[in-house]
Amino acid sequence: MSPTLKIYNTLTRTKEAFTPLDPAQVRMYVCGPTVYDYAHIGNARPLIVFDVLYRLLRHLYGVAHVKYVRNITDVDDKINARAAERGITIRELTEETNRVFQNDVQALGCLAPDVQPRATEHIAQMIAIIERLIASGHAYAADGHVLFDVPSMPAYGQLSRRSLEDMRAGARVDVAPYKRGDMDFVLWKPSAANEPGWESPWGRGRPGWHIECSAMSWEHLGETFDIHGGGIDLVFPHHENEIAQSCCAFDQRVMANYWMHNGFLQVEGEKMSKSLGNFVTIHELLCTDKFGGRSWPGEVLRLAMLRTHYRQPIDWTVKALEEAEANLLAWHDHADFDSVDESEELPASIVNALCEDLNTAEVISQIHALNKSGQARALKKALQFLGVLNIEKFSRAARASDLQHDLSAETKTQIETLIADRLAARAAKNWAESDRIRDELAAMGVVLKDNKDGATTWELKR
RNA sequence: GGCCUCGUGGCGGAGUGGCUACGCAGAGGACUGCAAAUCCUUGUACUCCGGUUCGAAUCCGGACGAGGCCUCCA
Repeated sequence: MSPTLKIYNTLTRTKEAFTPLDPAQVRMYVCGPTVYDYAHIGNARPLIVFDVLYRLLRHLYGVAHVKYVRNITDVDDKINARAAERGITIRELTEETNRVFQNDVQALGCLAPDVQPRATEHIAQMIAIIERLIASGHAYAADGHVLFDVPSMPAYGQLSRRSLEDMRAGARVDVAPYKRGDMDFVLWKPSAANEPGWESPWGRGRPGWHIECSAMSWEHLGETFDIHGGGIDLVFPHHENEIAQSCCAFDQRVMANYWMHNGFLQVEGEKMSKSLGNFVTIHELLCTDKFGGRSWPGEVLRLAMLRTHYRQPIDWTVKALEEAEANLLAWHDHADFDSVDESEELPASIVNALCEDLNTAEVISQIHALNKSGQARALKKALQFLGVLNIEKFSRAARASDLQHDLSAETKTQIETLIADRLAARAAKNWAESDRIRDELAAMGVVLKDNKDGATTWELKR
């Protein structure tokens, strides 16, 4: 008997038992990247968090009974600006950025979503939604634009819990003259000749920011679905406006039943920003030594991310990555990689922890417990499930050969000769000579281990 | 100004009314010629002030502090 999944719902600000609309097809939508630049480490958080949720849902409801949609937004004014700046076409920019993004998420151990729809392939659905909104009196065309009429929706502001009055009081932006209400937002806008555009009933134009998610979730998940996820900064205005568009277009009370939002990320105690120089992309962490003077395996980034509950703010530090790596190394030393018993159950302690609103910190604690109590097969299963198992990289044998791989044959011979000399000295109980050789090797970065069986193994110190 | 989070031991980080996780670092021990690695044991905490309660880190009120959103930034 599976435990009940409980998730914190931003809509109600409480932890609720999860009940899918259709257990035969649990449906989840997560806001994906706008492909104008490489994804940064803050972008990695929702990717990892909702991947864990996807894995859990598949475990609870069956692999064939979960549909996970994560979009690619490939039409946006930031894209246009960046392409112009770099002197390449929009298509070149979005293709290149998407390619890197796909490599990044894979390295982070994320399963591919069931569908990764692209905004540019859903223009027809966007137009259809806009037409419905106009027909039902929730939108109006003005000056080449189509705008959503916010006051036409009494429930507007439900998700972010702000009233129209509050927002007006805090407004500090100029209101475009063609807007009826100052909170009305753009569904469609006209494109100049040099801007990407599509023919529409309102002339050649392009979609506003929020409409693509309403269109893609509708196409792939239906008018209403179970879970909608994203970063907490998307609550307002993005998700609030998605709700307005979808609920009014389809005359539904809700767009998604459960809204989940991950907390923000800081880098070494400071907000990540280009001006502070602490802006770091996933690609840089994986492939360069920009952060902490070395590159980091995706599994380390993933585990470091999961140490903190997804709704808490997280401070991204070198120390946290080092600790995550130390944990992974220790676990891989003890996991039973040879077990091929697929019937091995995922330990209940892991499932139970995840069912408590994705308590991944508790999961990690339970993995430590499995490790300590010597449950090597359950340990492997848990690591695999969490997406941090990498035998080729973290197993003891792999590490030794990997680190030695770069050395010249000459150096290797030298090291082995010294070790043999030391073994001879030890056999003769010449401790002074033995320690001298060990120090000499240490100076070369070689760490010796005299194992119980009398053999001496060595590793390179990082 | 409005709305919303959050304040736990040296550090990271769970926990939502009684039983004081877990990891890293530290300390002690085992093993070792000595080490390293490994294993075992272990100390230290709930921002402050009121209130509710037999009992509060956990609930309520207030203060102070930190962060986020209200500007197409996850």
